[in-house]
Amino acid sequence: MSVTADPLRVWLIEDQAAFRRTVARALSSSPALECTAHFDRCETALGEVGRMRPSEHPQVIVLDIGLPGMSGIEGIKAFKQCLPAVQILLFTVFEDEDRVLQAICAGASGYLLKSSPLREIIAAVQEVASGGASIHSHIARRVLDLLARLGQPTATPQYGLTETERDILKHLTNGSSKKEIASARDTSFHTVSTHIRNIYEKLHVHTVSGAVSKTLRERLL
Amino acid sequence: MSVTADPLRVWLIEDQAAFRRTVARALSSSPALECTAHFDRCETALGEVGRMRPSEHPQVIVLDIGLPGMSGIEGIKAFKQCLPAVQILLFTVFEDEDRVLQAICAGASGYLLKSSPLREIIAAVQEVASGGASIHSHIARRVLDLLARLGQPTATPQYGLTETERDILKHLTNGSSKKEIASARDTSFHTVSTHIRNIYEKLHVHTVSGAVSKTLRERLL
DNA sequence: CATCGTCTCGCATGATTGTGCGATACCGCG
DNA sequence: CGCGGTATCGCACAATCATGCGAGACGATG
Repeated sequence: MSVTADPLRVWLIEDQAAFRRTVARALSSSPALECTAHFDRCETALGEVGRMRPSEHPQVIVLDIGLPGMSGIEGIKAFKQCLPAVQILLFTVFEDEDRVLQAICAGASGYLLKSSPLREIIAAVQEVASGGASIHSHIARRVLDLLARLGQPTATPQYGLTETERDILKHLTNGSSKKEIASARDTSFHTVSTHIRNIYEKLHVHTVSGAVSKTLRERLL
Repeated sequence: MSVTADPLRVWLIEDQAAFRRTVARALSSSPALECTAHFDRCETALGEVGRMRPSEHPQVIVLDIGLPGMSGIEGIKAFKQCLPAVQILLFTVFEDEDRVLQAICAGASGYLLKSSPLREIIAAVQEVASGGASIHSHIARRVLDLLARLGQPTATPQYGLTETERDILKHLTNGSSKKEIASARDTSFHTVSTHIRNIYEKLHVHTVSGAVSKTLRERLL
């Protein structure tokens, strides 16, 4: 690879101004990269895309997943639409696995911890630009598990859900209320309530909609 | 984490005898690992599983993907069946992406190049045992792309849903409450309530779970 | 037999929903 | 200029839900 190649054009979208400037400077400090613009929200960046020549379009976008206004997930889809060749790197804090998974399904090519050392961030941008992916190993694992489940419809018990819990979950995904479930299973309302409570804990959600959503998205039943 | 914890029991399955012994020795050289057995083919290893106490079962299997007899892919399925908790690391040469993808769909948790330094192999085993995954970035990228393709559905039936309604539905499928949606959209709680009410009518449901379920099942978004 | 996980049931309270019944305002269209 | 569709906002009340706390019964497992 030539050392005189044009540097990669990178955009950074991150709402915390101080942090954004730090990272932008770090990116540009690498001779192989140039942070040609940075924004505090997707909307601004998307508006800018239309105003510039294609030769100025970014090749990589580093995108905070937790932005005000348009979410990172929607942002990915929007960018992918107007810049089909762009590579998108997520920028996020730890413990946000579900959103990261959704983002990956939306087309992100990598995942970066905000707490990463700057040199790792630079390395990740280059990795992604060269056709690789940059993912934290625990996220990678969840991606693999998800894929394994999609690849093999074989019902694998997930999240340690009990038979009873799965049955109740099934009712929930049909839109039933606790009361209806109790009568369908011929048990007490309180019992159903307890089971749902345990389901919430195992699935890390705290609403019916969250449980239903996770169940259907991850093919838990 | 204790330094006196029992070492991880690792099996190695690889048909090239010299290389197998080298790697086995390297694995056991780490105090955290112990290569308790190594085989030249899956069949032998599978037979051994039945003959031993569960406490001697391996926690991680490092498996060559290109084996004589039973293929690595079949091997993964067989091991996963008789040792549900086992973690499987693929061991392979470069340029074998398609088979690696198949293997991942079969349940492998990681991927290792035979040309990797021994210290990386040890690290990968530990990574996988602790719930992570170990994947080369180019494989990771193909996995991500595959997932993105699966995640992107097709043209869909609508129910005459408005743009606003679809947006609110999206929030609902993320498990958000009305209050959260209102603040995310920067509007009144009552407005959100009204929209949801209209969504219910259009989708013929009367609970959040019903709406979420219908949305995800029929790929409404 | 002691412990653990599961299923069962209960109560109480505050938060959230579902729904009926309004109202104002903007916009496109005939 | 009316009219329909959409988006906005409001109130009120019953139903439902989320969650903390507690507890008895049963089977499996060590």
